[in-house]
Order: sequence, then structure tokens, then C-alpha cells
Amino acid sequence: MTTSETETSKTERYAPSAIEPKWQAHWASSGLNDTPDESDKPNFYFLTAFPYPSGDVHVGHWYAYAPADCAARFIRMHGRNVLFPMGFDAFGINAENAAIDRKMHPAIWTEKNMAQMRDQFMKMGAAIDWRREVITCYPEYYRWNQWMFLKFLEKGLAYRATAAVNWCPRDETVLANEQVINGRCERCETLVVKKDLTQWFYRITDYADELLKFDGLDWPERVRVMQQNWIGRSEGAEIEFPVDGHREAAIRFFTTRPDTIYGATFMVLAPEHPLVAIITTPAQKAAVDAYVAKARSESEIDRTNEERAKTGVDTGAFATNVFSGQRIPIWIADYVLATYGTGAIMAVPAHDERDFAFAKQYGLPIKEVISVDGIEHDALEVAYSGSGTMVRSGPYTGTSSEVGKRTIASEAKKTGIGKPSVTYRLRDWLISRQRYWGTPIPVVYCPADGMVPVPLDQLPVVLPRDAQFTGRGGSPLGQLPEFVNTTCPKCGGPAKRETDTLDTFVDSSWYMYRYVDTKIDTHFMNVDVGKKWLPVDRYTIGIEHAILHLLYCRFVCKALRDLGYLWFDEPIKHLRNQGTIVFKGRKMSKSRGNVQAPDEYVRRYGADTVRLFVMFMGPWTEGNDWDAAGIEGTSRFLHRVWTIGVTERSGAGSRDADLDRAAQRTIQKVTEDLEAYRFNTAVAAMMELSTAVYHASGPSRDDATDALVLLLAPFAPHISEELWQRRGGTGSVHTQSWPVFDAAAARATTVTVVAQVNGKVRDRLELPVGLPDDALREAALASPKVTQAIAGQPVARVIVVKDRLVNVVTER
RNA sequence: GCCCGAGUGGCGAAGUCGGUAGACGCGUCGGCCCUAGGAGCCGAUGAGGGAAACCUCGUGUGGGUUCGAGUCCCACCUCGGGCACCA
Repeated sequence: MTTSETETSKTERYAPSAIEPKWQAHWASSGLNDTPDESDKPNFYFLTAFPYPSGDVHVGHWYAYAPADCAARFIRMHGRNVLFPMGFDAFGINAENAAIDRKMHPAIWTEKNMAQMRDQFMKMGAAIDWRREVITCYPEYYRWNQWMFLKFLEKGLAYRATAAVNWCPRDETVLANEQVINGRCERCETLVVKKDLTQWFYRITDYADELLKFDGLDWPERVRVMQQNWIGRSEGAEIEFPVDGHREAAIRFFTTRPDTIYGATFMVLAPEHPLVAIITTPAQKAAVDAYVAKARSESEIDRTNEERAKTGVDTGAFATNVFSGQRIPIWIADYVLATYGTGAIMAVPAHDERDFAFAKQYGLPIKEVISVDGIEHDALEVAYSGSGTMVRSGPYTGTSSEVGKRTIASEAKKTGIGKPSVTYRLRDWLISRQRYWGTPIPVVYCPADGMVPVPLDQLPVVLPRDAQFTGRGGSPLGQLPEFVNTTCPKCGGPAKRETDTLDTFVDSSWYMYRYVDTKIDTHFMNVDVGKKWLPVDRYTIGIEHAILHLLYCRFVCKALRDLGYLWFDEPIKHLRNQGTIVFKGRKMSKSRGNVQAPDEYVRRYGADTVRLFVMFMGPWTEGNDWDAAGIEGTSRFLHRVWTIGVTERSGAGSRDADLDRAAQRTIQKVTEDLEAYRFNTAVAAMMELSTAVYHASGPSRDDATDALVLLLAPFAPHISEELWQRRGGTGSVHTQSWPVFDAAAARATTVTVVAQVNGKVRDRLELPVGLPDDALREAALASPKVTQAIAGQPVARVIVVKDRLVNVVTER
């Protein structure tokens, strides 16, 4: 190389706008990211949640995807054949509302946004295999939603039922329980109301127990606990008490505390309980009817507000507590929920706060049956819900409450009035929606044959294009006679199609199986190819999906397994969640008008800088408040790496042991940090090394620079590729092997040992590594600063921690 | 109310099998450099005191254990997340 060329390369500035598009085009045309289904390397499926094409690309997308891309590239450099696919969760209400607002068809709006998102991924330099793109709003995809629905229907896992369901008045559709957050619509935050409607459900509750188990899964504790709380398993017993004068009408209730049964001094039914109309006495009928009507008219929020005083009405009827033999009144009250357990309770005011409050309110008897000290007390001040010894409990008096729980339940079973039982908080998944932009539910209604599934060979039921979007008056599909009117597959007579569509969470519950072969049109998945990839090795997704999506896709996996279509129990082996990125403490959204766009930063600093910055901001799992103030720091770092990287190799010269060690330590640190998704500290380590390299020369510098370029590759793919090429590397930097560190070479030869006197640092000694304790002790005691601090006091003891510290303790 | 998680400089944060608190970066202050650029380099930067050497204090609050506590234990406060009349 001539002097002038050296001069040129030395002075050429880092210009991301020149190198980034160049490499993006090159990677695309060379097929660098096209993953074969088989190669000489082991397969590895790295999944990251596909986006909703909402049209507002914001920094949160970079926060989610740049680190995921980095983690996937890291594994690729470890000699794995990494599948890193992308697609779009393209159905949904946003598109439909946009259609109403802008008079633009949801399909057009969605296509436009997908193009924008693809462009964003391209600018990011993400290593996506675009040949495998999955788009849920295309019939080739959603026909398999319909197929699964029909399979579930056949096996009784899908059913239609009338129930009090969640209704969002603004979105004009029902919602699953999981989509109601604090009584509000998960999407638009409108207050949700209850409506009695006939809707479609998936029987997720069949899998409640299995969904509680996470054996063998590497999932964050946080997510496991959230799902377990959501499923809400309670063990206890189901028992029934007969109603006086109604031979057929026993009241069945669930309790977690059978041991308190002698203290059940009254019963409470939910206002909606079917027995209410049957057992209410004529004298109480007017009051009961009024109360039921009032309860029905109230919002869920009001009804479940714990702050407000308990209310209820006496039905006038009585039941018999078959254990105590007492005749006890039956009340109705809205603090008992129709949807939990059996919608009825035995009220034990002495040992349940709510029953206690209700008994106080209406002057009902309170009878202590569990005592901490085994002695009977009168006039309880508060309910005692802990354990203790049973009192006033007939033959069980003196038994511990823990034992009593089991013996009462088995006694109830013996006498045929009950049995041990388990209840869950989890409700079945409501999957139908009264919206247009979704998968049509493939059933028809025939006057002669009733509900008839669309035969599998008639799939897909294609979503008609020409709907009217008024935003009012039910599902747009219902207003299309050419869609609604059809013939019955059974009798051939006129019939009407179902006009509801599937929840978009159905779409996303199985998309990971479609990526393996997006073209296959005979099955939802190409099983031969799927066996090479599934289950998913690693999945990254925002913590906000902890319950919704992540619970649904576990359920769908288990259901498909039981239908014989999958060979594993869990879809995702290893899960990590990024925290939420907010702006000034608030979630970013278009409706709030606080969306922070990345484009300006990408244009000004380059994609590599933005990638590095979102990873450097703080711990990824914690999320952060967006503040671009520090972006200069990561930009400067890349400028420095550039300067180092384009500098001519020194070649000859003596080695620099300190720099060699620093390089080894950095390789070790970055490797360990990336394994644990600690992107921020990995970047910090590379920054440190870059400073050391900058001031060094000789072969050690050359080697450290080579290592730095490789370490940086997953984080900043463009500059790394450019420098790799300029430094004479062969092939792409992204197909190189990850540098292996030498732990022995990383170890320092000298160490700073802290000399303390009574726990206070008095001196720092540079000493060779591995000195014996005696030598450390002598070195510390020889320090004038230590001697001064001891100030002639007798030394009581000296604590020595190898290679770390010496603490001289004086008599005090 | 219950269950998680977290409180560290002006700011984002490091550090948690107990052992140099504040790595790395932003910002600020001071200095340098040239090809004056959407460059770069060097130094300082927790608080207080001191001319300096150094000293004292310091990780939400109050106790405790320990030679030694950001880290462990107890009680509490604040913030974030989840659940919430679930029998």
C-alpha cells in the first residue's frame, strides 16, 4: 500500500449513511440471512414476537428488535444454523378503525404499514430470513385458524354458549377476560360492561392444571408467577346443604375451608343464581327482584369495588347446615360472584372478613369455630382467617384446622353431600369478535340442521373484501347478504353464515409453527421441516404479553398435541422479556400523541449507533424511559472503533501483555453478558477495550482490534462488516466464529490489595497475584498508612482475603 | 389488601456466593488539536473540610448481625408491575 493510500484510509471518516445501505443491499442479494432447513451446523430456532403493523414505528420497536437480533446473531456466531424469522400480526381492530376514520380499506392500510415496518427492519440491519414471512391476514394463513377451530369443535374444545361476557362499547365487540385490564378494554381503555350474549369459547380451562406447570422450562419467574396467579387454583370441597321445603333444591357451594363448616351461620347466593327465583318466599319476592334488577344494571367496576359497604337481601328461605344441624337463612348479595365456584357460599362470618362484614351489617349470628389457643371466645372483634384448633364443632372439636379440612371433606363425600374439589379463577377463552378485520368463524346456521361446521374441504371461508365500515351496527359481515346467505353443507337448503370473526390472539397463538414452511397448503405446518426446528429454542417478547399471548400459545400447543398434531408439550423452551420503553413515564401510543420516532436518530447517527444506544440504556429486562440525550456516547464509541479499525496493522513489534489481558477479559465479559441478555454491560466492556486499543500499538493492538470487530458484530452489524472487509477478512464477519477467550490469559499478574484498619480502607497495595496470606499480612502491616491508623493500639486479629484485602483489627 | 420487582452522583446506570461504592456513558468544568467536522484527544467531576498530605460523611428510613453491609436479617417508607369481594 502506498503512503498516500494509507493517508486516505487513516483520515476517512466513519460515514454510516454510506456503509449501511451498501451492506443491507449486499446481505439481501447474497442471501446471508436465508437460513436453510438443514446444514452442517445444528439448528436453532430464535423467535422474537412479530409486530402488529399499526403504522406508528417508534423507538420501542428498536428496543424490542435490535437486542433480539443481537442475541440471535450471537448464537449464529456460535456455530448454529439460526432460524430468525419475521412476520406480521396483521388482523385486528386498529386497521378497521383506521378504515372508518380514513375511509381506507383495512387491507390497504395494513399493506402500507407492513411495507413501512419491513423498511424499518431493513434499516436496522436485522438478520431476518424474509423468505419465511408470515402474514396472518392472508387466506393462506387464516384458513388454518379455521381448520384448528373446526378440529377443536370436533373434540369439544370449542363451544358456543350464552354467558355474561365483557363488552367494549367503543370497539363494539366482546373481549376475553385476559383483555380486560382493571375493568377497561386492553386496547382502548374504555370501561367494559357485562352483556348476556351467545359467543364462541375455547376450553382453555381443561388445561388449567397443566398450564400451572413449568417443568423443564427456562422461563422468567415473573411470568410463571403471573400465569399461576391468573389461573388461580384453589383447593377445597364442594358441599351441598338442602333447602327447607324444596326437596330438589339443594345449594351447592365451594369452600376452601371445610374445617369452618360448623361456623356457617347463613348462606349467600349470587343475585344471578338460578335458584333465587325458585326458593324466594312470596313475602321477600319484591325486595329480591328489586335487588337482582339493581345488580344487573351496575357496572362490573362498581360491583366489585371492595371499598363500598356490603349489601344484600334475605330470600326468606332456609337451608340446613347438615354438619351443625342448624337451620340457616339464605341471602342474596352481590359480593358473591356468579362466575366463580358455584355462585353460592356458606357464610362463615367468624373466619371470613367479607362474611363478617355482611353479618355485622345485617345482624346475622357470628360463631367462632377455629381458635388459635383452643379456647372458646365470645364476641369476636374481627374475622380470624388463620389456622388453629376447631371448637364448637361437634365430634371434630379439638382437631387442628389443617386436619379438619381433609376430614370434613371426606366425611361429606361419605355421606354423599359433597367431595373434595378444586376451583380455578381462569375462565374459558372467549374467541369470537363482532368485527370485520379477522378470520371468519367457519360455521353456518341452518333452520333444519342448526349449527353446521363448514366442511374442511371448503376452507378457507374467505373474508369478503367489499364491506362497509360505519363503526356502528354490529359486525360488517352481517351486512353482506352475499356473504351471509349460503347453503347448508348438510341438507343443501338455505343457511346463514356466522358473522363473527376470531380474536387476533388466535392468529398469534400458533404462528411459530408456520414459519418453518409458509408455503405448505395441505397442513398448518410442514411436520417434516417442523421436526428440524421445533419447539422454539428461544423467544423474546415484551413483558406485557406475560398472560395473554403466552398463555394462549401454551394452551393451543397442548390442545394440538392432544389432537395428535404436535409431539411436544410446550412451544417455547426458553423465554426472556424486555421491559417496556415509555416516554416521560407514560406508554407510547399514537392516541396519546407521544410516539418517539427513531428515524431522525437513524438518519443522523446511523442504525448501528441507534442499535447500540437502545442496548446501552440500561438493563433490557427492566425497560426504560426514552431519553436520547446520551446517544452521542454510543456514536463516539463507534467513531473510535472506526478509527482503530481503519488504521493500518502494525504487524511487527513486541506484545503488550496488559492489552492482551484486557482483550481476553473483554471477550469473556461480552460472552457472559450476552448469554444473560446483559447488553448494557457488554457494550460498556467494549467501550473500555476500545479506549485501551486506541492508545496501544503493535501486534497486540492488531489482535485486540480484530477481536473487537468480531465482538461488535452482533451489536453493530454494518460497521463490523465494513471493518472486517477493510482489515482483510474473508467471507462475512457474521459467519465467523465467536472469539474464544482464554481464562488463564485473562487473569492479571498483579492485583490491588486493600489494606484496612478496623474495616476502613487505609492503603492500596499493588501486589503479585497469589501471594500467601502471611505475605499479604506482612505487606499490609508494613504500610506506613496502616501503621499510622493503628496508632500503637494492640492488634487483636488480622483478616486476610487472598488477592483482595487485609483487615487489621485492633483491640477496642 | 395480597403477590412480585426496585430505591445507588446533576442524569442513564455498574457492583449483590459480604471484601476498593459509583465501571461505562451523558452532562458540566478546564485544557489541547486540526483537514473547522452532524470531528477528535487529555484531565477533573458523590458531598463537606483542608494550601496539601489527607480526613469525615455517603447506596430510601430506623434497627440488627459481622473484623467488614449497597449486598444478609427485622421493621417501615416510596415507586413500578400483577391480582383483587375468587369464598
